[in-house]
Amino acid sequence: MVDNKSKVTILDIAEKAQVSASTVSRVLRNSAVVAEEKRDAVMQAIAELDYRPNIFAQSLASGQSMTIGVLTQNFGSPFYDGILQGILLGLEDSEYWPLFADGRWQPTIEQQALDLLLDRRVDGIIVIGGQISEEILQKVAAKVPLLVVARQLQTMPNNCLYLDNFQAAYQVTKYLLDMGHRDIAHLTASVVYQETVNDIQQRYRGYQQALRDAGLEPDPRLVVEGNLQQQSGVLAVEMLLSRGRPFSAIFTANDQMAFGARLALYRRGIRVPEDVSLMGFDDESSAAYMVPPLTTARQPSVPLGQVAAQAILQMMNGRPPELPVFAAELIIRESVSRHR
Amino acid sequence: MVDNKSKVTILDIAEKAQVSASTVSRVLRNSAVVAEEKRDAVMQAIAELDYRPNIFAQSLASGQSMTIGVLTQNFGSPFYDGILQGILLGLEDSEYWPLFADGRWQPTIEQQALDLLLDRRVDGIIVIGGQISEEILQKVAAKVPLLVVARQLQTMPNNCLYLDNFQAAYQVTKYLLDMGHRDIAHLTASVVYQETVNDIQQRYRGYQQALRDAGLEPDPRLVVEGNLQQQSGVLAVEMLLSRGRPFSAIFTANDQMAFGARLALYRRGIRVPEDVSLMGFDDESSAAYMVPPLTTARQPSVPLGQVAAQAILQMMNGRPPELPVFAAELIIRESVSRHR
DNA sequence: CTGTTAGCGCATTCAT
DNA sequence: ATGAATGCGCTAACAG
Repeated sequence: MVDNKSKVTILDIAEKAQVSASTVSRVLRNSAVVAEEKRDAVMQAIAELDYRPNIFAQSLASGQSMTIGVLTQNFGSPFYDGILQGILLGLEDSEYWPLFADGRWQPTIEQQALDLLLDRRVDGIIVIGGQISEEILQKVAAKVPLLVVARQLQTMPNNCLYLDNFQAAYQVTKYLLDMGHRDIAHLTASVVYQETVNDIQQRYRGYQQALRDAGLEPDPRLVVEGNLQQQSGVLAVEMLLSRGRPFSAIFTANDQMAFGARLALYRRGIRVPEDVSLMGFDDESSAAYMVPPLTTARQPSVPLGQVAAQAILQMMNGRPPELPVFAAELIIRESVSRHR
Repeated sequence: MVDNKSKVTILDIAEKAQVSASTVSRVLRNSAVVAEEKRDAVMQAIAELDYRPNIFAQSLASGQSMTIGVLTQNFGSPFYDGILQGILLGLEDSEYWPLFADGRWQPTIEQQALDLLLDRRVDGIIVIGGQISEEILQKVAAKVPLLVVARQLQTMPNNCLYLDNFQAAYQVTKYLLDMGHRDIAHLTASVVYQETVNDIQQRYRGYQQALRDAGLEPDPRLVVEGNLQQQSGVLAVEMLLSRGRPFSAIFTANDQMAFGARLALYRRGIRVPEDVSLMGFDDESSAAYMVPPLTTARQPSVPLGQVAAQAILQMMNGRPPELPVFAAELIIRESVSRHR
C-alpha cells in the first residue's frame, strides 16, 4: 500500500562504502571486529544515505524482535501508568522497545492481547496486574521470559515483582491507631475481585492484623466492600452510616474510593478531619490536592516499572532477575486528626 | 537468544493440507478464491498444528507492517489516556495494531519516538498533541499517512482532529456570566507553552470573547499564567489574591489547575462556591469527586480517539478522512453559585 | 483455481 | 578480518 520508505538497503551501503554486505552488517550489529577504515567508511555511507535497517528483515534473519511486550490493564489508571513510565525509563538505554497491549481487566481480552504479543514475537513479556489465570501465565512463561508486576503469584514467585501490601496497610492502620483512633472503618473490594487481585486482600489483612496487635478485634460492621471505583466509595460510606456503628476514621483500600468517600461525607455535612479522619492508599496525584489533602501510602510505581524493565532484561540474558519486594511509604497530610 | 517459538511454518501447513504454500497464504490473507475443500483442509491443518504466521516474514514480503504508530505525551495524563483508549477501541476490529511511543512533551524525545515508529515501518501514524514542529510533521506526512489529534495545525488542516476549544471556553465563560459573575479570573498557561499547544490559547480567546460579547473588557489583572500542573494552580491563586483585584469566579484552562486553585482557596479559608465559584476544563475523572464537585467542560477524549483510529484507517486506504470538529459539553456541578 | 519461481533485507555460517 | 553463499518465512507475480 504505502511504499515510499527509504529504499536504501544494506547493499547500497555496501556499495558506497566499497565493502560487502556482511561487513556492513557486522558494523551495524557490532558482531565482529572490522578494520577501522572500513568501519568509518560504512558509518559515513550510512549517514549520507540516511540508511535505516529494516527491522523485519533483521528480526526474520536473527530470530529476535528486540521488543518487549507489555500487557497493561486500561490506560488511564494512575498506578499502572506510573509503571508504564517506569518501564519506558528502564528500557531507555537498552536496545529494546516496548510493545503495549491493553487487557482492560477482562481475562478474555487479556488472553487475546497475550496472543497478539506472542504473534509479534516479542522477546520478553511484562504483565502488569490483571486477572488472567496462573495456568495460562505458566504456559506463556514456557515460551518466553515472563515477568508479572504488581501481582503476587503462588506458583511462580520468581517471576513476580510486587509491593508488600500487607505491611503497607499495617502501617496505615497503625498510624490511625497511634493518632488515637479505635473505631476504624475499612473500604475494601468485593471478594470476587480479591481472589484475582491479591493486593486488596493483603491490605485488608494488614488492617486486621494492626488492629489485633493493638488489642482490638476487627468489627465486620466497619468493613464495606466496593469495587475500587470512586463511586463505590460514595456508596460504601452511605452504607457505613446506615449501619449505625460509630467510627472516627476510614481507611480505604485505594485513593479512588477515598475520593468517593470524601464526597459522601461532604454531602452528609461530616467534616474531614474534624469529625472523621480519612486515609487512602496509592498516592494518586490528585490526593495531594484533595480538600483537605489526603493522607495515604505511596506506592513507588515508577521505580517498580524501572526495576521490572531491568529484571526482564536480565531474564532475557539468561540471568536470574533481581526481584526486590517494594515497600510503601506513608504520606502524611491533613485528612487525619488526632482523636479526642 | 530465545527461540522456542512455534516452529510451525507455512510449509508444514502446506504439506499437511496437501496443497502448496501459496495456497495456504491465499487462505490466510483471503487474497484469492480457493476451492472450498482445500480451504477447509488448510484451516484444519492450521488449527491442528496451532500455526501462527511469522509477522516479520509477512511484513518483509508484503511491505506492510499492519501496525499504526501512536505518539503520545506521557502515559498517565487523563485526557491523552482517554484518546489512547479510544484508539484501541477504534482499531479493535481492524487488522491493525497500535504501536505506542511516548514523547514526554519534549520535542527531542518526540523526534526520536517518531523515528522509532518509522523504523518499525508503521503503516500510519497518529500523533497526539505534542510540541514537535509542523515542519517535521510535514516530512513525516510525506512518508506515511499522518493524523494529528488534539492539536490544530496551520499548514495541514486536513490531517488534524481537534476540539473547538474556543467555543468551549466561550460557553464556560458565558455560563459564569449568566450566573451573574462579572469579575471572572482565568488561569491559562504561559505563552511559551501556548505557542505549541494552541488549545490553551484558544481557551483564553474564548474567555475574552465571551466577556467582550457581554460588554466587559478583559482585565489583565485577572489573568494568571501557570503550566497546567496542579501546583501551578495553587501559585496562580496566591498570585491572584496578592494583586488585590476582586473576583467572584475563576475559570482554569484545565482541571488540574482547578484542583490546585481549590486547595489554595481552602488554605486561605475562602469557600467554594459561597465566596468564589470555580470552573475547570476537561472533566477529568476526579473532577466529579472534588469537594464540592467541579463544574467543567467535558472533552470527549475516548470518541476522539475512536474517530482518529477510523480516520487513519481511511487515509491508509487512500480515502480522504472524515474529520469532524468536536465540541465540548458543559458539565454543571456544585462549584459554581449564582452571584449576589 | 493452483503450483512454481523469485525475491523481501538482513544475519550468519563457511571459507579464505 | 572479510566476502560469498545460504536461508529466515512469507507474498506476489507468473504460468498453466
